Amino acid sequence: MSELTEPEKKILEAAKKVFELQGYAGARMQQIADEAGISKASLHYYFRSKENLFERIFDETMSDFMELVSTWNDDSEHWEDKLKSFILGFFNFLKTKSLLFILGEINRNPDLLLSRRKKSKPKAKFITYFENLQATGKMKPSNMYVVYIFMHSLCAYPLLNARMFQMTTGMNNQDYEAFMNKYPDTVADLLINALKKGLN
Amino acid sequence: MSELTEPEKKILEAAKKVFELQGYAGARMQQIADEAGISKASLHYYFRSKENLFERIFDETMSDFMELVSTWNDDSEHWEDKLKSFILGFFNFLKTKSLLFILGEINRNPDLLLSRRKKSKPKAKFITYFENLQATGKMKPSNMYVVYIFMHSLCAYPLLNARMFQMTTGMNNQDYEAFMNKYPDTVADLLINALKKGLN
DNA sequence: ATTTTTGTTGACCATTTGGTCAAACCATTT
DNA sequence: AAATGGTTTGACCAAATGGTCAACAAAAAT
Repeated sequence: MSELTEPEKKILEAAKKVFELQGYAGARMQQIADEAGISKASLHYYFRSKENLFERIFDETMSDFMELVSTWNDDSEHWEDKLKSFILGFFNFLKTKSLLFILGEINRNPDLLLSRRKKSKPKAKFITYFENLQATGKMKPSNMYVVYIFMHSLCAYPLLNARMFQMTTGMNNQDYEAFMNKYPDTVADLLINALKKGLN
Repeated sequence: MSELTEPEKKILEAAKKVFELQGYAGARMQQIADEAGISKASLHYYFRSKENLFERIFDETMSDFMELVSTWNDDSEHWEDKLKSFILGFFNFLKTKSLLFILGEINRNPDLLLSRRKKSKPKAKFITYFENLQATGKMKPSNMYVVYIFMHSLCAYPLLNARMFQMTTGMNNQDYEAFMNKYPDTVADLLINALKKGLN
């Protein structure tokens, strides 16, 4: 499975850290080497170029995102429970990923998405699930694209913008963390209520 | 009021463009000079350093954001109308600003917010307005911090993430634009319904 | 008209940065 | 112990980049 050698793993981990914090332009090969505990020459021995290393990190992060979109839990019976557990999982996933890195690089170079577009572009499973439910009259009709975007936005942006929200709300780190702990539940409740009412 | 000379304006406009697209690390003084139609030496004549120029752009953009938060329209009578028109204005404002730039630089250097913290930190007027309405029993109680974050998230993230949403929903530019035209209304409706029901 | 101030730029500089390479290092094989 | 092949690195390089400066041009002040 993982055909990566120990130094390769260390390098990729270090590169991820540096790229995600500094972006492509701001990242320094020396810094990545330091972080990985090796020399810059060794870094180039394992990964030909900065560009090469960046592609690995970017592609991996994008893959994780794309994979998440096609995740759907079939454990529970009611759509309310399904949606709620999906949102909780989605939010926790986002907490571990650096969205800002992806968004920033795509903004700087939109072509990064073009190469991805070839790959399978499955409609998010949770969209098809709800569309089906609505088609069979088991649920009020809603525009699921709106719901999709709402869910993403509500989960992602508070993580992206945490520092500014902290500042404008006057919360300290601890308060904000406590707040964010119950936040995904609030999001789920909002979306469930909206879906029950029908959203267009 | 505006004590900026013509070349200064041109430079700041050019710098804004370049910084917002490339970020601080990726921006090139030569590119800014080219964009402004002057030599790099002239650029340094007007603005001592890259750092200096960056601060101007960053501070100005931050100010605009902070100013917006304290905007509140007292034209209409009902809170529903007030909120709706605020959301529409907020969304249109965000469309003209580069959030990604701000978020990225704050992420890279959180101290950028510390210098700002000194300045007036007024509680968003729309929060105090609703808190007052709820305190006087004219409205069901809601956690206005949640509403505040929801509103920001729903307005900002679809703009930040437009390209990826386009990809995952399969919309082309035209479709997405049309979709985003009626989007703020949908956001307003959602939040109004949530407030009527009470959100916590 | 002459001086002074302000604006403009090509040429140049010091530093940084991605990348290379030959030499050294080390484990395994012969 | 000698040879082999993969690994590591200090020293080095070419290009890029932020910044300077002397010289020149244009405008303002005298």
